[in-house]
Amino acid sequence: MEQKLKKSRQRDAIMTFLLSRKDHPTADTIYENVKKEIPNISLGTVYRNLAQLTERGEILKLSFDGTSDRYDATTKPHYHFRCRNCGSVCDLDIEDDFSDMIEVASKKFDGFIEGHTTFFFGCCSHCINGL
Amino acid sequence: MEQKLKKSRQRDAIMTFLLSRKDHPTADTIYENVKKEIPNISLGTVYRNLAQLTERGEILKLSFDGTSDRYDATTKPHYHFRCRNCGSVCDLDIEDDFSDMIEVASKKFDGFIEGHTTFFFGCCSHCINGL
DNA sequence: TATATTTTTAGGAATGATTCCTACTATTAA
DNA sequence: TTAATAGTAGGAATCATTCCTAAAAATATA
Repeated sequence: MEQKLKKSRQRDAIMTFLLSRKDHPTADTIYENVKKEIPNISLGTVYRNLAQLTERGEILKLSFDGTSDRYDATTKPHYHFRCRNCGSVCDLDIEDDFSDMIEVASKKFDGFIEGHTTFFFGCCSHCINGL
Repeated sequence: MEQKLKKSRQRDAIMTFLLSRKDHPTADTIYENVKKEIPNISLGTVYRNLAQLTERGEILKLSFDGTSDRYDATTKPHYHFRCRNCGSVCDLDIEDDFSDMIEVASKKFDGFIEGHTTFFFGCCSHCINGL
């Protein structure tokens, strides 16, 4: 089912760029940056490769309400925070994996709960200081 | 700041329809159904009214990754489940409000965390039985 | 009640993110 | 060293949603 990928300069550049950033850029930001190295790369190529990498579990796709999806090269499960003021996204350093939520949620539910998606929101320190 | 709304047949019909459903329909589903009563209502009107009602806290807007937003006439805080197989969404009967997550998340974070968005996913009982 | 003011509407155009299409190119296999 | 396959650029298409505008409805006012 899962066939091996042919190597591609485009995919490598996307992955390298993503690994260099901690702010979980959008497809468009990735596109704009990778373009510096591969000027005629297309946005479709960026999306296709991000989808491929996501499917293989090599990166994570983060969906926040309304806004563009963001991509994260750190695949170890962790939680995210999004600033309501500036829209920035960052990782949270949380030990707890909140896995008991699933048990609690499953109690009075007759389907099967696999997992949950959680993200935190508020105001980042940068915005608190700047305003 | 918050001025009173003029009454409108369209908004009333949208609210009435939403109150009649427990499956948190999308704007398009609402549109298709309200059209039975008001044949020339426009989709823009549905969106505008849903946005207005959401802003006033009379309904909730639910955003799941990728898919269309859904609307919920039950404003009391509660959690949602989305079936990965059929895409259906339903309420979960959970006592716990998981408010301690915010404290845990705030510990090593230097911004201000207001809240979190959480939804559960898995396979609904209907799909488990049907497959 | 008649009229002025303000909101709301229908209908459709515009937007933004993302996906899809196609002929061409790079990579791997034989 | 050519055949087979996957990947690409570029742009069109899609989908959800928002925006625009002149006309209609609801409320306020005379």
